[in-house]
Amino acid sequence: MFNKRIKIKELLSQEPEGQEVTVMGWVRTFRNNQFIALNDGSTNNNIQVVVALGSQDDELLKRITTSASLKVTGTVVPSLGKGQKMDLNATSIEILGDSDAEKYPLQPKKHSLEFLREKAHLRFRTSTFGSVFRVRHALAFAVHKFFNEKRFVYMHTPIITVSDAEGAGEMFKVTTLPLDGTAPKNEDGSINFKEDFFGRSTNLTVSGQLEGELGATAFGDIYTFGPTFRAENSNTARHLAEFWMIEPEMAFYDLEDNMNLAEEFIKYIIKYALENNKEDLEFLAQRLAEEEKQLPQDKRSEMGLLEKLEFVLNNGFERLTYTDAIQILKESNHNKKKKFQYEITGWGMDMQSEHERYLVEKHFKKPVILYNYPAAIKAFYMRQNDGCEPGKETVAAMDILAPGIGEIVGGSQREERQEKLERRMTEMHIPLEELWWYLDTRRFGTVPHAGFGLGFERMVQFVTGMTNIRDVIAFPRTPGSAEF
RNA sequence: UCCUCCUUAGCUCAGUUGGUUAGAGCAUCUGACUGUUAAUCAGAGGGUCGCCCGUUCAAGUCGGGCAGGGGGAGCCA
Repeated sequence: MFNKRIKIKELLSQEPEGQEVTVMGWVRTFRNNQFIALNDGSTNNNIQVVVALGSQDDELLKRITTSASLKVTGTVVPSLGKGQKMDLNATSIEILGDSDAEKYPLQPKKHSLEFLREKAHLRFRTSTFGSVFRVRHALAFAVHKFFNEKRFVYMHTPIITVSDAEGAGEMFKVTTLPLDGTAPKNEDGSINFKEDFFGRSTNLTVSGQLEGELGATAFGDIYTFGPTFRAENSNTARHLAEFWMIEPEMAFYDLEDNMNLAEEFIKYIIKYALENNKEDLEFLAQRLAEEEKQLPQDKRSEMGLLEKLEFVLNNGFERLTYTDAIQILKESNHNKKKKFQYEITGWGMDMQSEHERYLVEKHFKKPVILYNYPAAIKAFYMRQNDGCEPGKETVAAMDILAPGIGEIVGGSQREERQEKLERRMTEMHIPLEELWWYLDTRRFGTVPHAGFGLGFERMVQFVTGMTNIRDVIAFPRTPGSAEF
């Protein structure tokens, strides 16, 4: 059998007592013609392979270059050096794959994140990205673990959709029609999508929510976790054209139940990462601290990464209504000194990210859940609150805002009353015929229900402290960029 | 899409009021050393100064356009 190796993470957890092992991995550095730092991706830590003088052919030693892949067999002994607890004294070294040192772009030194973004196919081999993507995995696994323990059904909603009704953003068109102008046309000159693959116009999904609601009204609780596509021309450190979203949808939930679940969920997956990827998070915390040394004092985080995560675990999220939030903003010194770029015009305004940041980072200094937003600025499916003052109608929506990231969750209790839902859809010019299947849930055994969407990459950003979303997804898709 | 900044060696960056042959550290190569921790020491090679146009006797340096990237904003998760 070829693969009879021990993973380095496992090896490092053992005591060095002369046992013989085989490891395989990639060379991080080769020092002094004698010490190989070998990494296999199972942990950020390397195993130090020691090559005894004269034990190996000179020609072979020359081929031990950065990122060459090796199979090493040897005996594990306590290290004579200071930096590590054990050495692997090599008895045999086999080069599985050479790495031309003149051509290999990554060096054993600090690289900028921007540079590594251009080398996204190799950046997993760096300490930073190794840690980021192991944490990403842990968070993804914890998502499934959390919902499975709560007996939610994992539902795969379609990637290709027809509903253009949600208004969640610009969509990518999916078609097999020719793009050279020869596509079949209608009499009015528009493209005849009846001739297209699906016999109608189709897009990549912007949300699985509407389909998720169909599942929730049968299984009770479901969640989705899949790719989501937005064709928006967004060029920021927190937007992607292709990202992963988690959308739980729960029957027999009101807005408060929804907020409770979202908060419990976020804490659960953070806790899982802290318990299972402590080394990676410690490394990332150190990286972040060093990066922040470059920043002026007032731009640095008040807490270190681990401190921040512990703080989030141990404190309740601040919950307040949109109305109260506007009041706080209005009365803030920040506003009185006219320091907001966008004026606080009063109830009904759509908050700008500077306003949200003020609430989260300056006023409360912890995650904040805002709820009961004005109906006019929110989506059609959100439940209309009863007993509102005329002109101040609200819906049972909630957004969770995280320090440094902004909106990480958006959710609501859904409008389960058919008549009210249809009236609102008509007002907002959403075609009822197209969503006949959605409306059927309100026709046949409708129930109070709620759900939310959590941007997975933003969650990974929050936990890893990476400031650019392009550094927490393997191969980012952004306007003008789809390499790899 | 808007505002703003940046683009000089493989990487990170310096380059004066426009002036002769564009520099440094790291990396690479050659050699030395051999218990190193981004090893160290000596030497060598390595440049279309993002691209195009212009101003000028002369442009890495000044002006315009384009491309790519960073930061911020909008849209949002």
